[in-house]
Amino acid sequence: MVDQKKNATIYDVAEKVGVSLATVSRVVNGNNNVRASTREKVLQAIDDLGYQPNAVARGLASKKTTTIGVVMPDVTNVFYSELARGVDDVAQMYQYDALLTNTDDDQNRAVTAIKNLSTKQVDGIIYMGTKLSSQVLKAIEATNVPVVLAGSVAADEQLPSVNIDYVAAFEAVTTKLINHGHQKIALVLGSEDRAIDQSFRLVGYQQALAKAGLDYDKNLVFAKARTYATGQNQAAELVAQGVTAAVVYDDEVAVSILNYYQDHGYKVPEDLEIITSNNTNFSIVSRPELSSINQPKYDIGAVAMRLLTKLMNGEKLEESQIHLPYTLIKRGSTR
Amino acid sequence: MVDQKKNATIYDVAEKVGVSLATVSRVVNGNNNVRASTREKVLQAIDDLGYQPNAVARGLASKKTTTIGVVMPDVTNVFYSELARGVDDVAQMYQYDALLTNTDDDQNRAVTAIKNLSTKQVDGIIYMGTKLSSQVLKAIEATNVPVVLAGSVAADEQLPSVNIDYVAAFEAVTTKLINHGHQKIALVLGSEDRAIDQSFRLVGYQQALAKAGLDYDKNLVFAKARTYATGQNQAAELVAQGVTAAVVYDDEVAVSILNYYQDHGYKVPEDLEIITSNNTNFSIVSRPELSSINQPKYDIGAVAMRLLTKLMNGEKLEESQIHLPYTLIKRGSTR
DNA sequence: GTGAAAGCGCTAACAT
DNA sequence: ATGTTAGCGCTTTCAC
Repeated sequence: MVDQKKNATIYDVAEKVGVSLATVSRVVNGNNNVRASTREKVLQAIDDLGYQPNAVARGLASKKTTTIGVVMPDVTNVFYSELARGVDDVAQMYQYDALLTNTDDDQNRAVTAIKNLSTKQVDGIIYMGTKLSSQVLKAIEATNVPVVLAGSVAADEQLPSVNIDYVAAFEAVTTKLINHGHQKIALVLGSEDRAIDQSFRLVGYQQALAKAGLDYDKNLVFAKARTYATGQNQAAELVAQGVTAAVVYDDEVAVSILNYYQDHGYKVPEDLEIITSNNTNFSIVSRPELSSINQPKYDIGAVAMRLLTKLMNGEKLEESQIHLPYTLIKRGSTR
Repeated sequence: MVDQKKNATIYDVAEKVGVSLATVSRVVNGNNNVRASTREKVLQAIDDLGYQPNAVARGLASKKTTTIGVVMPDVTNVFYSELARGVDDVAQMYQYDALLTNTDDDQNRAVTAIKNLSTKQVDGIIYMGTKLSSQVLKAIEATNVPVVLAGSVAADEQLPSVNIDYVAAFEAVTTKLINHGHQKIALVLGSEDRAIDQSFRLVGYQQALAKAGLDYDKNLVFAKARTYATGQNQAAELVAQGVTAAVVYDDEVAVSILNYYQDHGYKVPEDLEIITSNNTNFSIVSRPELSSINQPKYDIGAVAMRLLTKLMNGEKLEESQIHLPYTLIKRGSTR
């Protein structure tokens, strides 16, 4: 008793109504060149037969799959999952589905993912990540489909992207700390080779220092932690360097550092002022709560997807490097 | 100067080598019925032309898309995103791609998502969620593709699923609290109508009470919080009821309650012992850290996907209701 | 307004 | 070992 009810095809519908495939296709696709009365009949038959167009066949014939690819480091990271949520919501709004791939920010996996998506004939790709190697760039070009970067920055802004102005944001928070009288301000980054860290966050930090007439000290820049666990070791290094303030690129790492200090008898913000950058729930869970740069994560994803829909429609972008506004949220971890 | 390099087709390759489509198809698909020498030539041509099989055409011809659908409440929720990561990792391992849809646990959206996935001819579906209405069940049946539930429970176990034994886990933690001498133990759930809450968590809680000879008090069961923010209000109710211990279904809500108590001058675990259930990073970020049921979230997703691959291969499952082991992690929020 | 027919790029018998 | 030939289910000219 296997359920063998084969899916009805457009042909079945056409036959039942006594019209041609073309007519059925027209009503399915909302083409107006169909007499109202026959449209009715077709619709009725579609309903009777439970006909659902086969998207694969459609994709083959029309060369549009109404599917996009999302290449991201890790769904498990709240920062990225919020971007993804923004992407998915507007994708659904425009009737696109999203094929999601985790790369752990590994460039080889990203290349594989992009090629694979290309194979599946996605109509466009949203790329998230902190790196963008030349191989990835090459893979992107090879796809021939529009790609927009979300929450990622290519050092050489050639691809459409949506972000906040990381340079300005990091300069702003660093300046705030400088104004509080700090001399040894740590900058905690995620890597020593990613554009977002080196060409943006670090630059903002350095600009603040320069404008205040402070020397840049390489020893105050850290880049060893990406998780709560490794944040503990990173924190120990900050203590060793005797920093009195810190700007941190990631919330989990920031909470880790905050906890480390307090667990070791230091007071926050008295002994350490700390500012984080993603304003995820981690920043309100800690005690004291963490001051943070507030990036419109969801919106970054949403706007990126919106751009992509335009690109997929063949529209030109008036503006392809979009900076969404960020804000600074003051909480207990700073004075 | 538009990049008009049309993608090479299998036909181009065949022509270049001077063989038929079929031969090319064979080497692409690893069919052994090809002389080594011609295989070489074909491979060479594929390389020269940069030929990549069109997965859509393939899907249409073979009726297999090597794509699965993942229907989940919200990627942004760490519990689900970890499940999704497990799913995606084994999916990649088996060369499947995942089409992801957020439903916010809305049954109508779930139905729409399932129908849509069906339209896209996915080979299988992983469903996550706390509810499973009859409409959703109906939509699932209608797809004719295998579906496995991950981290979800249908009250009437008819679909393959992988979970932990929620009843046992909740009974265990409740018993622990009872053994600490508590009389008023709160149970904080996410809903008053979901199977996972009512038919599993609540049942485990009640069993513990019953075995200890304690009366069940409906006023100690709460179900109003799903976020950190709403957790604050929920916490106020716990205080009002004068509970001295609590079992909480979600980490963010648990942290919220923990913080509320401490922010209002109560001591944890002295005035409130609290145990949470997902052991996400939220449980180690708080001070004190939260004792927790430890669910193998990633594994639940991974195993569910593994089951699905079997089902998609037409294999029978020896066991379709899988309970992965859980553990109890003791931290500072309990004595 | 509607139909006929040619593909889209591939797989899968079936021949040879 | 290799080729031929139908489709897969749909869109899309081009006629009428």
